[in-house]
Parts: sequence; C-alpha cells; structure tokens
Amino acid sequence: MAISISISAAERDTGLSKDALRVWERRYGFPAPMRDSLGERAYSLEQVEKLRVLKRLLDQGHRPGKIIHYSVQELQQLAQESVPAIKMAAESGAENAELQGFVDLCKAHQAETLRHNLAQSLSRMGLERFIVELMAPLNQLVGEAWANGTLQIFEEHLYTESVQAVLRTAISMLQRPHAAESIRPRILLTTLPQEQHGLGLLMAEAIFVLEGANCISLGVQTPIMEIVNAANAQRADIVALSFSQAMNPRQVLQGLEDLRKKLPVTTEIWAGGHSPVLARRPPQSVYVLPNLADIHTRLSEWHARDQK
Amino acid sequence: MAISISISAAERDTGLSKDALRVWERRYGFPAPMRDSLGERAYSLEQVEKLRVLKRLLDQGHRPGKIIHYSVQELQQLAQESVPAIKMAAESGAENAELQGFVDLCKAHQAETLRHNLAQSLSRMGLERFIVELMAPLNQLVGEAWANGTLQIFEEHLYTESVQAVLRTAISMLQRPHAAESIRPRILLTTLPQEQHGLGLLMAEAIFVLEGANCISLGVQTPIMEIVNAANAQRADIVALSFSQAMNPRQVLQGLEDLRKKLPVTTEIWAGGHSPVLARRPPQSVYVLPNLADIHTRLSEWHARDQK
DNA sequence: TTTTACACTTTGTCTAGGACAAACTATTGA
DNA sequence: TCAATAGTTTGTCCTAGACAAAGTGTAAAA
Repeated sequence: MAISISISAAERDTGLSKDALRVWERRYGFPAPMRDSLGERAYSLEQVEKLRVLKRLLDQGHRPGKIIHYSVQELQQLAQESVPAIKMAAESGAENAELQGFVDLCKAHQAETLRHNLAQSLSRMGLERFIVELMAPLNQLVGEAWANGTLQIFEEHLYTESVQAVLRTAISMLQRPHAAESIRPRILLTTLPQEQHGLGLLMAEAIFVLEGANCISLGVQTPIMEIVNAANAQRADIVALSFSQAMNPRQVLQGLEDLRKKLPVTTEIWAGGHSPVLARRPPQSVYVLPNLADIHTRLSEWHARDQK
Repeated sequence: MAISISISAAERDTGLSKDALRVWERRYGFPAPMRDSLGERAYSLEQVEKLRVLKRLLDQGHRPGKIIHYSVQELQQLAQESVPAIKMAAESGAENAELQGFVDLCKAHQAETLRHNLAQSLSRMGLERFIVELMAPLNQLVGEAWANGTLQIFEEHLYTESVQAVLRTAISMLQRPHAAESIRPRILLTTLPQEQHGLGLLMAEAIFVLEGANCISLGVQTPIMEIVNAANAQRADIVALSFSQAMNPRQVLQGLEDLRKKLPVTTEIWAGGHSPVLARRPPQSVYVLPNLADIHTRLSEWHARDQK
C-alpha cells in the first residue's frame, strides 16, 4: 500500500530522463524500483527523494558513479559542503540573519507576510540593491535549502510566486507608458526551451529597465528559431538569456552556438545565470555575465561601442 | 545545409514524446526524418511544423491514424472548423473586432501598446468583465491563431507576458495587505506537474480575489504530494486546479483521483479549464467549473454549505 | 428507436539490451 | 609544470516486441 510512482512520473519529479534512470539501474543497481503487476518500474518516494538530491549534485559537477551509493544523509552533507557561496553568507552574520528570516517565513507558509516584507525591503533598499544584495543570495539560499530537504517543494513554489509578484509590480511601475521606439539598446529577454526557471530572467529585466534599456521579455522556454524571429522583428540590439544550474551543459553550449549562427552579427548575445559551463568553458562570441552586477558595466561598454 | 533537429528537440518543440514519434514512424510512415551520420533521426522544420499542428488536433480529440497523412493546409483547415467558439465569436461583429485588434497588436509586435490597451480595457470594464468577456475569448482566439500558424510562437509568448503583467498588477492591488487568517474560503491555486500553462490559473486567482476569497497560489507544476502538503499546511478549504487543452487526459483523471484520495475529505477540489475530459467524463468527487463565470455561483454554494 | 454488452482496432508507453560520441580522468613525455 | 595521449565514464540514441486503456462498431435487449 506504500505510495510509488511510474517511470514517467519519476522523470518529471527528478529531472532525470527515463533513459538515464534505466541505465543507472542496469549499471549501478540504483535505483532498483519495485515492479507492478505489469512488470513496470514503480519508484518509492524514498528513491525519488534520493534521486532528486543526486540530480542536484550532478548539476554541481559531481559524477554519478562516485556518489550513487551514498546514503541520502551523506549526499545532503556533500551538497552543503560544495556550495561556498552559502558558507560565505553564513559568516557575514547580520545580513545572513535577514536572509534566514525570509527562508523562515517560507517554512512557516506565511505567503502574505513574506510578500509584504519583501516589498518593504524593496522600498528601503531600492530596486537595484534589493536584487543584487538580497534576491540573488536569497535565491541561492533557497535553492540550497531545497536540495537539503530543509525546504519542501511547495514552500519553494510559494517563495517563487511571492518574489515574482513583488518583482513584476516593481518592473511594471518602472516601464515607460509609451516607450519610444528609438530608445536603445533594445533588449530581448528569454530562456532556451529547456530552461523553465524565470526568476533570474525577471531580476535581469528589472536591472535592465532600471538602466534605461528598452526591454521586451518573451518569458521562458522560447524555441531557438523563435528567438531569432523575435530578435529580427524587434530589431533587438541584445538577446539576453538566463540559465539555471539545472540546465544540461551540452544544451547550453549547443543552444548558444546555434543562436549565434542564426542571429545577425549586429545582435549581441548576453548569457547570465548559474550554469557551471558558462564559467568553465565560456563560449566565444557570446558575452557571459557571471552576475547581475555586471549588467551595469556591460551596458556602459555597449553604449561606448554604439557611439563608434 | 537545411536546418534539422534531433528527436529530443522535436519532443520539446512538438510536445509529442520520443516514443510516440518513433512508433508513428514505424506504423504510419510519418514523420520519416532524415538520418545524420550516426544514424540518428534529424527532423526537418516542415515536419516539426506539421507535428505541431497534429498535436493540437489530437488535443482536440482527433485521432492520429485518421489525419496523419493530411497536408499541413488540410490540417489547418480542420483545426479551424473544429472550434465552434471561434466561429461564434466571428459572428458577433463588434466584439470580435476588438479582440482581433489585440491579436493584430501581437502580430505587429507592439508589446508596449498591447499592454497599455489591455490595461485600458481593464480600467474601463472592471476586472471581472475584463477577464470573463475579454481575456477568456481572447485566449481562445490566440490559441487558435497559433495552431493555424497565423501567429508565431514568439508572438504568443509576447501575448502571454503582456497579459500576465497586467493581471498580476491587478491582483496585487486587490490583495489585502495583511489578510486575516480567518477569512474563508482559503483557496490553494496551482496546476498538476504536467501542466505548464499559468494564464488560466492567474485569471481564476483574480476572480477568486475579487470575490473576497483568501488565495494562495503555488504557480504551475506542483507535484501531487506537495499539493497535499501545502493544502494541509495552509488548512485550505478548496484546492483549485487549472487545465489546458494540451494536457494528457489520462493524467488529468489520474491526478485528480490521486489528489482526492490523499486530501482530507473536508478539502474540496475544484477543476477548471479547457481539458476535454473534464467536460466529457467529469470525475466524481471533484467540482468541475466549465468556465470562469461559474466561480461566482460555486462560491455562493460553498458559503451556504459552510453555514451548515 | 434507444440503450447496453461485447468484440475489435487504435494508440501510447513500457520493456530490454546494444552502440557510440562526448566528457571526464589518469598517465605519459617534454 | 604543462600538454598530449590513452582509458573510463556517462547520457542518449537505436530497434523491436508487448500490452492496457481508450475509442469504434456491431448485435442483442429494452
């Protein structure tokens, strides 16, 4: 009577492909799901939980063969050790306490209060500092807490919704009622089809709008050909893309390369976010922005280039 | 030198599983992709385009074996014929002209103007009429135009982003600064993990908030166990779920059934949206709301039940 | 004529194990 | 210490068979 789920549900809930799940079972003996009356795999919730933690560690650069036989506890510890950003944050006491306060609100399911406090911090700090100094590290902390199992998935959803509400309100208040066509740079924001995390994109949009750029966001998951069509239709100067850790490195590089080939040379590509490949093997012909604060400098450079 | 894409890219861009793509090729001879130097399938853009139209028709209840050998033109015509809602709209001249105006703005890529005009209509009509009389049919029209190929994908993204911005602003202005815990019903809004369309959810949220309900949205794609956890943590009276046409009917019913089993009996499940199964084989023990206007009546009924 | 029951057909997803390139690691030689 | 080479690991693709669930059609009963 224990709850178990099919392979396609496991694929959905863990982010690991069916093929990967089957080949791991063959090679490493984990996961070794039960079989239902039809001989089909039935994964237990414990297995799914462990798979989720494994996925997170793979995204951080670990290799399955080395870590697959660790217990969930060992894996969670490994996850904690391997994120220096959090340890850093943990040391700068006061600031960290504030961040932790927001995480605690998530855990207490106080969506209203969370939203209210975020909005308050926003007014106090101003949008730019709010994003760079609060949202960015907070996102990290939340992602980390989620990987540890400290934060449940629905609590993370609650967080994402609240942040989104606050950010979107801020952006819509900043946007010009009737933006002149001529204002430049014209920036097209979106993510590749595999990437469904939209928070990074929203933060980038806010910073761009603050800097006076002309932003058009397509939301997440736009097919490459459509990004090209949109960039041409909008005569975009820059296509800005956001990547999360969870994205397949191969697809990141392949996608950027494809896009570069199909976009006019006059359109720049700016890539931001926490995909490890961007730092490790930054692709030529694409501008990589390791963090949001770089947007300011890069925009100045763009204006300088544009003058010429 | 013609552009072609891998099977996993085709899966992404069409919404058809790899397995389905392979088995169609085996059974019907379509799609019959080229093979690259490694013997792997390479789908042409034309094939992907046809597959997309096919997917849309399957979602409307057509069967692959009957329609797979039609040309793209024939399929598009079929798509147009089989949506009575649009034909109806096409007949009520004046209103239709207004809707068409919005679609035209999408086609002209005037995101700013689109957003502005939507906001204007919103102020003029009030939120409830705006959603029920404008957004709902407009969504239909846009979905239809997309299936026809009249509207490009990125134009549809532009539409979604604009609507979302307008709706979210409206909702955040309505929400109580500090909602009393005691206000009821407490409604948890989200979609099942397979469902990534969030517009319907947002429209429902707006109506609920207007009606004075206590809304907590988890955004899209929440795993079933997490919906249960969230509903318990929030002591939700109602779990409201939104479904689009594109969702697999089997998973809709299975998901609703699972959820019903795991939620406390005191928590009601309300299902809305355009999934054909909801109309054809409405599941017991779940309240089906065929359209947004029903929310009002159903809420009155809820309050009556609650009195007792 | 409409409804119910049963058989037949269609369709999507699962199964298995083999193959291979790309990414990563270790070892060698300069 | 670094660069090139050889070996290992890993994910995704391949084929082809199986089966239940959903849909369709036909015949008997109401």
